[in-house]
Amino acid sequence: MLQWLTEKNWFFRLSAYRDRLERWFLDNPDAVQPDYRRNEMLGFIRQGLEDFSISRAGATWGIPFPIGEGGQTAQREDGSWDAEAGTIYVWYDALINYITGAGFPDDPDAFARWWPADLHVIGKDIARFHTIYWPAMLWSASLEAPRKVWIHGWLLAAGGERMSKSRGNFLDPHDAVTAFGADGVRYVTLREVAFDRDTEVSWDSFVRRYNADLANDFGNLVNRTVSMAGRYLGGERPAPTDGGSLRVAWLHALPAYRGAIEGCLLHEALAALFEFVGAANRFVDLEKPWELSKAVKAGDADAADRLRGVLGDLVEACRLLGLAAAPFLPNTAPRLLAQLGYAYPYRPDGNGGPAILDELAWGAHAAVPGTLTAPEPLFPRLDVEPAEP
RNA sequence: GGCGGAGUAGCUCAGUGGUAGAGCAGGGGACUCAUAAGCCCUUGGUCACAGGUUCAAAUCCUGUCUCCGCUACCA
Repeated sequence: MLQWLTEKNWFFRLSAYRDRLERWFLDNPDAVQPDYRRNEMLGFIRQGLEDFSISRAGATWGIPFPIGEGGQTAQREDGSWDAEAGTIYVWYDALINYITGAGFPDDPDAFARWWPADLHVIGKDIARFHTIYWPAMLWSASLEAPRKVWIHGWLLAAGGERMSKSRGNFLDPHDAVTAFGADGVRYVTLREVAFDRDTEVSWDSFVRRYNADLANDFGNLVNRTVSMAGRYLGGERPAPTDGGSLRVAWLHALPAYRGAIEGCLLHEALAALFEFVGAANRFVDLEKPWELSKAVKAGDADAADRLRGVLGDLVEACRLLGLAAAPFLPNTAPRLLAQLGYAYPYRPDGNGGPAILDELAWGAHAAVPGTLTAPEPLFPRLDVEPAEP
């Protein structure tokens, strides 16, 4: 049953910003990304922009609109608000929450530091608000638009269908966290899903990805490294060498990782990191520390040096991986570093501590002595696939 | 209706003119430090379909089918 309503609303003059928005898109090709999303928004701008309502009348809830009909404040002398002015449309108020959270207008220093943001990351369903409405609103307040807005896609169910409760084809985040852990969910989601578009996912694809990457490759690499260093060297942390093949592999992996991060292609960033995991695992099988250890016991002095160098390189590889992967595996990173005898240098929220690129230099702490702990699996393998929720 | 994207190995995808690729899954092998993980080798595809251009097409052009995104209109 449709019911026609007539109500008094305030409008934002979006139409006045058409040309400036189009110019902004054209002059700043990176401001809205990926490209095809940018093109969609540009198309919307070019077909013409209409003013849109920013207040609601007669709402029984909501934040009071601050301006009265005559343009004066809608707040009465007793502090109450004139209900006739209406309430603020939530999407208009949302931007106000953003900027006041960043310090506007009472903390100009904080606001100068945090605004405009280097990067807004949003879902594709709210692209128009963040890339058209909000920039125009910000300009109308003499503020700057974000430097870059990245629009990510959705996780789709089998067959490319949108997940929905009514269809029953959704993956329950709580079940996923129970099975994979919070870090595991972060990993499989950001590795399995292309961050610039929609991707089909399934419970099985997550389990396969978790087992193959986190349990078998990464977790096992750390485990075998810590285990061998403890067994062969008594737990004293071996220093990395300066001329090994693992170092060379890292010098290739780090720029690839960094470039993908800066391009917001998080799945490619993780792929670059895990290519290095593979290199480290192959390094183990190539150098065969267990054979070196036997040679050491047989009195081979050269083998002793070699063994320390090989395990030192592997420990260093694990340190670098733990730190580089920390944004994706924030709970695991400190546990990994602890097994290597290193203190995790960042706060739980990721802030504080030294510049990450300094920490990600090969051999950054080569001269620091330390003691490894007993190995403890970071990502237990899921042998039996949990029942699909 | 307009604009745009996609259709390549069982799965997820890369590959924009020069003899089809990766990861995972599957199969085999040699090892043994390790979470029966890791390493090595390997099976597997008329590149949606039909035409065309070219010495040569997954790649360029035309048409068709299917799916998806943005947007509009009809009512």
